Amino acid sequence: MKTSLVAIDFHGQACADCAVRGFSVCASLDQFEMREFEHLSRRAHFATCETVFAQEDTSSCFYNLLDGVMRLYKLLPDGRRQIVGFALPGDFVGMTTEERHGFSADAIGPVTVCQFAKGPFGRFAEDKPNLLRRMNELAVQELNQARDHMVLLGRRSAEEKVATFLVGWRDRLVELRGASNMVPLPMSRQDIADYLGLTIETVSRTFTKLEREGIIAILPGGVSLRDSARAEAMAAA
Amino acid sequence: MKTSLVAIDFHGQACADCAVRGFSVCASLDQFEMREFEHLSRRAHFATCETVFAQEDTSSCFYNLLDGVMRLYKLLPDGRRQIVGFALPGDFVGMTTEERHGFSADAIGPVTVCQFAKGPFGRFAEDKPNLLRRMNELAVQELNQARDHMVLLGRRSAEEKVATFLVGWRDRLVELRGASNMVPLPMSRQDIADYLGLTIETVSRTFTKLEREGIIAILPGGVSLRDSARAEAMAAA
DNA sequence: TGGTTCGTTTGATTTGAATCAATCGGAACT
DNA sequence: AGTTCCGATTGATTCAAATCAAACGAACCA
Repeated sequence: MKTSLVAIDFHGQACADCAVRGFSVCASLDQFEMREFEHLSRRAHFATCETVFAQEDTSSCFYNLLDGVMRLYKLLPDGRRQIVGFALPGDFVGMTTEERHGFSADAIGPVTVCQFAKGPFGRFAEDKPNLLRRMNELAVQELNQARDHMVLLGRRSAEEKVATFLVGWRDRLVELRGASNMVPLPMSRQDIADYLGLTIETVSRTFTKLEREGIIAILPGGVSLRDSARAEAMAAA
Repeated sequence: MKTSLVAIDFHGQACADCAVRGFSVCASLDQFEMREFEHLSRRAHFATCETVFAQEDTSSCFYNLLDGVMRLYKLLPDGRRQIVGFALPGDFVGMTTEERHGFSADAIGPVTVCQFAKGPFGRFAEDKPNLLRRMNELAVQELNQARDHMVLLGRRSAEEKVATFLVGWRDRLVELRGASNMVPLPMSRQDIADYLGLTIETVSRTFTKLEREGIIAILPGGVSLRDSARAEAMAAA
């Protein structure tokens, strides 16, 4: 078993034990395909605030987030920033046919990813309809999220934006870790502002307002959704 | 040849002659696959302002736009509208794995589409890596556009929004019909406003301002980009 | 213990775009 | 030619969020 262990160590992984195996792209692979797939991937770690890839980088790799949270964002030449999404474990990030990524990704807190070189991954996926269909499904899901976010950015008030964000973020965490109205917020107020198309001051004021109204309680490192029905109503309306 | 002609008439199409054959999803199909594909599709026509599908409709069909322009939009319960995109010939619209479309599409002016029932299309595509890869490519492209639009909605001023829209729309038309600084705008001011996250008044004022500054000339049914360099600078900055 | 830092909150003021309110102007009718 | 529409434009005013400006408070360190 020594060789096998060495191989596993070298690639730094064992798909069978992987935390996201059941619901990420790789869920579409059978055990034989997965064997081959294992050899294409490499685990990598990133420290808090480290950049995984930048907007202008040649897109040489895809990333499957295994642990931690990433912010995905675009910068305008003058420094204005729009966060286009937060990635959570299981999210497949950086999939593109373009030459360059077009957006940057960095770690919010320590992050573990499963990394694939674009070329070998492409060749592997080429003739695997299962995998291609799964990738499609994920792309379409992201596209739907993106469209929802456009509505938020273009047509909602600050209060609605913040409520929608909190409810949506909670729902994603619930899916991942099980039901709870405790909502950890690993990202900064500035991140939230840049995600919602607001300023940090407006986000802060809106948090305070929601707390005064008894909808949330602001806690160190997050919030608690005290009246999730009211928050959900704000998010829907 | 009579039978063949009848078949073609019944399905209302002949892929080989299709205007979008070269660059739409179907570009990935060889001539044999295309034969089979032909039998899955039906042409359909929609009059000005007719709805092709609505947000809450069960997504039973995909649509390949052959001619005309469509607006794709989401409505909030209170009637606020966000246009998430305009579709032009060659665009593949309504692709989703979800039960419902999630957005509405209607015709701006007369529209011709090539329509596929979800089930048969899915079965056809299932084991066709070429087609699946092409669908992926298109989904990823749309996702990139969606992210760009998020930046616009979240972080740009009214003037930048309008300039970006005009330059982007011109570029899409150039790709389709060849270079020209005449920019036909088949959509209403309200449509443009709902696309850019503005009001109709702000769009109108911004058009007037850009005209005063000599960047555009407002013409019936569109604008002319008089100083496209300056417009592009506004769009980039 | 006191000082520095940095993210966050709070307060005062400004402002860009929204809202409210006419008016304009071309197309389609009598 | 006159009337009705309806989308687009223009003007006056308001307002939500941005900007400018402190102050707070927890973490870290000297």
